Parts: sequence; structure tokens; C-alpha cells
Amino acid sequence: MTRALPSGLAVLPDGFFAREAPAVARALIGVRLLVNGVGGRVVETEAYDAGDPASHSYRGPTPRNAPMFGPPGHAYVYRIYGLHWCLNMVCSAGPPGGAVLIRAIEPLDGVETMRQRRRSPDPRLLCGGPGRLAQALGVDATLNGACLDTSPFELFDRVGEPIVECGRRVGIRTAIDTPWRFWLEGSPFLSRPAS
DNA sequence: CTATAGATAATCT
DNA sequence: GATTATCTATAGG
Repeated sequence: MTRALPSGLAVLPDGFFAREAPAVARALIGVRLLVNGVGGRVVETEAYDAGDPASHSYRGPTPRNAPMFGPPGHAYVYRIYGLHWCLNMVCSAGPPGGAVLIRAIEPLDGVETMRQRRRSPDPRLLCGGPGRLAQALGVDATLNGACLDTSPFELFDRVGEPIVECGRRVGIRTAIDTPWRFWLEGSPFLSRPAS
């Protein structure tokens, strides 16, 4: 079921996640993300950090958010609204507590698997939205804290420089004016239209 | 288009 | 004990 990736793809450079969350969130746009060979191109992200009232890390370490206070380059997976999973990537430049929420990807690899998991033929509804994306890639609590350098994760750097736009984050009640949502300009696979 | 059910853990009062 | 949470699907107008 693994299929050949286009040649010339390189893994992410060392230290990719050892930066401020907004820098990582921007740099992740266009990156190829696979989980067990299923995934595609990241087109939408959001940044959170410990100084951010909207972040899970804002009030300090807890059992749930423990991965956010661990080393960069690991996954933070949590359940939201009692029923959906959300995939975050831990990052920081010194002080811990940063993470990037993966909100949408363009389905490219293992699309048939995604369709079965999601039970939807519409490619825009496969990975558009953090809960949908997690379901399509098979992400759940078992991956919480997992290292992003190793199986089942694969991350490949983007080839060119994508045009990245930014704006308000989605679904939060506080700090709504912090423009830490990033997306690929013009992508039809966003969780909602550009704002 | 708007409204609301859905199911659970963490956090708050 | 109550409320809320980085959301999605579906029913109804």
C-alpha cells in the first residue's frame, strides 16, 4: 500500500522544531506529512505557546499537556469536545510550552485508506479540519508523545517556497486577535475559507 | 443557511 | 459538582 513518493524529497533539517511556534507553524506549510504512509501536504496550521491564553500550556504542565513541556519534535494528541482527536507538533526555542496544531492537509498519499476511515468521497472533507485529519490519518491517543522522526511518522521538507498567509485562529475564545493561523494561499483544502 | 446533538476529560467554582 | 473544550455531522428552515 506504500506508494513511491516523488524523488528529491528530503527529511526535515535538524532543529526544525527548535523555534518559536509561529515560525514552525509557517515553516510547516507545504511539508509532506505521513502517518503509516497515509497523508499529504500540510496546508493549514495554528501556533500556540505558553504565553498564550488560548494555549493548553498557558496554565503550566498538567497530565494532559505533558508532551507540550517535553522535547521539541514530538506529537501532542488530545481529545476535543469529547469525541475528536487533534494532532499537534511540539516545538520551542528554549522555554517549553509551544506547539503547532495541524488543521488541514491536502490528501496525496493513501487516499483510499482515508476514504474508508472517513467514509466520505469528497476530498475536501477528508483532511479539512483537525478532527477530520486525525481520523483520516489514523491519529489517536496512542501517538501522544511519539517522536516525529520515527515510525509511523514521516515528514519531508517542502520543495519550493509556498505563499503563506496568516490570520485569526479558529475555535478559540481568548486571544482571538493573535494572527497565528497560517495557510497555503489559494488552497482548496482548508478547513474554512481564508479570512 | 442556522441550530444542535454528540461523549469525555480537564479545569474551574 | 458544573462547565468547557484548538470540532463534526446532520437535521431542519
